[in-house]
Amino acid sequence: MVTLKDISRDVGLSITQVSRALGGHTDVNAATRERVQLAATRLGYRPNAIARSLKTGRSGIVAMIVAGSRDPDSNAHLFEIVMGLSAEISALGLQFVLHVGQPGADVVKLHTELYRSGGIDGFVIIGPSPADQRIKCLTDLGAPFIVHGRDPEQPHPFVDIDNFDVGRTMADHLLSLGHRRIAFLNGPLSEFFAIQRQRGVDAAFAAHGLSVDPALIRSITMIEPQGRSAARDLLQLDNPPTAIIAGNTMIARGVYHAAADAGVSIPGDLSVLAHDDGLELFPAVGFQPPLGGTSAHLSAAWISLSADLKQIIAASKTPMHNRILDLTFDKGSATQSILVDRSMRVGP
Amino acid sequence: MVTLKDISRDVGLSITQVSRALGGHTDVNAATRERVQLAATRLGYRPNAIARSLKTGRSGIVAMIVAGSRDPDSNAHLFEIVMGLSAEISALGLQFVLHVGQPGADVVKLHTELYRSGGIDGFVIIGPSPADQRIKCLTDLGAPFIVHGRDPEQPHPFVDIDNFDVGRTMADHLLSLGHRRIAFLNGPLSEFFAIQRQRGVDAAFAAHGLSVDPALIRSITMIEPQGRSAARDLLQLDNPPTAIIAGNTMIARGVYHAAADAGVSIPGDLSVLAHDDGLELFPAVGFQPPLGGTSAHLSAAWISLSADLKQIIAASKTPMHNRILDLTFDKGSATQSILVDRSMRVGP
DNA sequence: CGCCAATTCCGAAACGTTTGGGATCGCCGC
DNA sequence: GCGGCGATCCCAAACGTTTCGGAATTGGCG
Repeated sequence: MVTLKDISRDVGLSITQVSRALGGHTDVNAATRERVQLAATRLGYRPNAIARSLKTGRSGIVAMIVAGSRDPDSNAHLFEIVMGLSAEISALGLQFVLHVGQPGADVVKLHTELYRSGGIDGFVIIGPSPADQRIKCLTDLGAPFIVHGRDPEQPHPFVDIDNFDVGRTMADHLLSLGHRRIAFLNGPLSEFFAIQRQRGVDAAFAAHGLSVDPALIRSITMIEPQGRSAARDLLQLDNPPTAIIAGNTMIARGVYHAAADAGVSIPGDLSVLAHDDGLELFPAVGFQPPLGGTSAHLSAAWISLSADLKQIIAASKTPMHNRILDLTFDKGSATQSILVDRSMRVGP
Repeated sequence: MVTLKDISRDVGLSITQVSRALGGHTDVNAATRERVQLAATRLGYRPNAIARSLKTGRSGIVAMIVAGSRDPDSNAHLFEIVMGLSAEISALGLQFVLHVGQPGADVVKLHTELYRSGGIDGFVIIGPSPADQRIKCLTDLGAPFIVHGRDPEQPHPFVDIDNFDVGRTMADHLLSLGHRRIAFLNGPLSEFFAIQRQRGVDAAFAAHGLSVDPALIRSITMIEPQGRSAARDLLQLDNPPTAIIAGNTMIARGVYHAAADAGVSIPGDLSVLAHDDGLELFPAVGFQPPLGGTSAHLSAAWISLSADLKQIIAASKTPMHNRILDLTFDKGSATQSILVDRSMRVGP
């Protein structure tokens, strides 16, 4: 291993001066700096990350801890998250450690021990839920962290979208088209984002002087098979929905399949909207008719998340740095006014 | 942060002795050790990983570097790998850093720089291909590493299955049933495992005095949609195959769908075998009729891989520690003798 | 009483880096 | 001639741990 000492010997300077030369300090002669840099590249010097960490107290490592699970479905989104996040964090010159706990491991304890053993500058937390203690734990520890999503009940740094608006916007659009029996294939209500979306849907109904039919609300794992079977159930009801809001595009894909299976035409018999996370690994392509709904790309979240976390780490005191990303709405071609729908069927 | 110094002050011993007490050395009084341990837990001491790393030269961190890619398909297996590997490595008390490079980044350079900057004890390499330089690079660096799969052209530590045998076994079984037009939906030939499987298939044909029809060999990304479209193509040939070997169960799923789409019955009109990686996130369930073929669980690979890597790191000189995991074969219920097939169709 | 060995302890150095507080030198202005 | 200043350099301490070599205390034994 090539160290500062090797360089200092080579160029005949003190270790101090070599360190300053490479570190870009001012009190070093331009010619000297040149000489040092040349020697450094010639010898193939790479600063020792560990020694630097010990001295500076920063390791440049951020961690994400996920609870191991024997249930494959619960990992549905994780790949997208892990890959996107890791890429952004790597791009910022930080290291990303992924810690997959044993099933049933105490996640709070893992965070605590990992932080207390030094070596981790900060954490990323995803999918906060009312029950979990991770945010409180890290706040108490004084550890830098950032949350994807948010816990509305306590202040903390986060990057999120307006999930209330997601539910409200899509429900409102369908209500305005005259739909009344609107189903909502929501994500797991154990997480805040799904709770907020449900509230948004409720609010849209309330604004129209209506209320949702609980029989049309489902909380499911957000993958295609689950969406398919939930949609099949809904379409077999005595009084089936005329519209379905899907929590994401994978669920929507299941809805399209279920509709095809049941001989239900979209948008003729059934209007569909979905929230689109802009997944790169499961792209929302091939929907016929083209799917509409709210949209916010997760990739944008990873970029913000990484940059903000880096900033939070740099600032010793945690700023309540949070960010709500833009949401767009496109009505797509998979919805139809329920009045137009009927008149057209009656017509020519 | 609680350090050894804090404990030493608390119990009135030297830092040395505290370190020895906690480290389980012999030259410390049993009563003293007790006192020290109590103080350590009372104060909430956690050894500083960075200081320890600096002194011992080991960080307990292993890394996997994957080339970023804009092509979602190329990441098909990665999730399974990342989650499985990370879980096993975490379970061994090591940290797993996942570095997702920018698309087009120089992967060899990333390995080199990461290793040279200290802080990484070893690497995991997956999917070796004839072109890539990673193994040579790490060997030259003297960095501990282990490969999932192998490069038959150079010695290195690895964990692998006998992919030649995968191809040979399945082809042989179908040939023995009388099949002659056997298609092979292989993985990407850029990787060694697929090359070996192809050689195995070729060998089985040769052993029967036959040779494969190149028109029935496809090299595809190993996911369902690709399998489905490849199978559709094959079934539309003037002289379609009577059997298909799928590189994994996701491809097989595509084959089942394509067969259903084409009105081809399994195993009546088409025999199917597949290699089963025992994926936990995409389990091979719901095949009707039950799918057969060779099988080797990836989860076993992660366990071996992690344990072996840990051992390689502990031993300063890299042992050529390699391991070939067991392969099982089950004929399943998706194959049929081609003679029986015809006689039954002609019969009652 | 003196010697040896076992037991238990500690000082100090080391890992490679960063950085605060000087040191040295030449030069200017008074 | 001298204080001061800017430019350039270096010593030494520090981060928290491990570990080598030795020191102090005790007990046994000749």
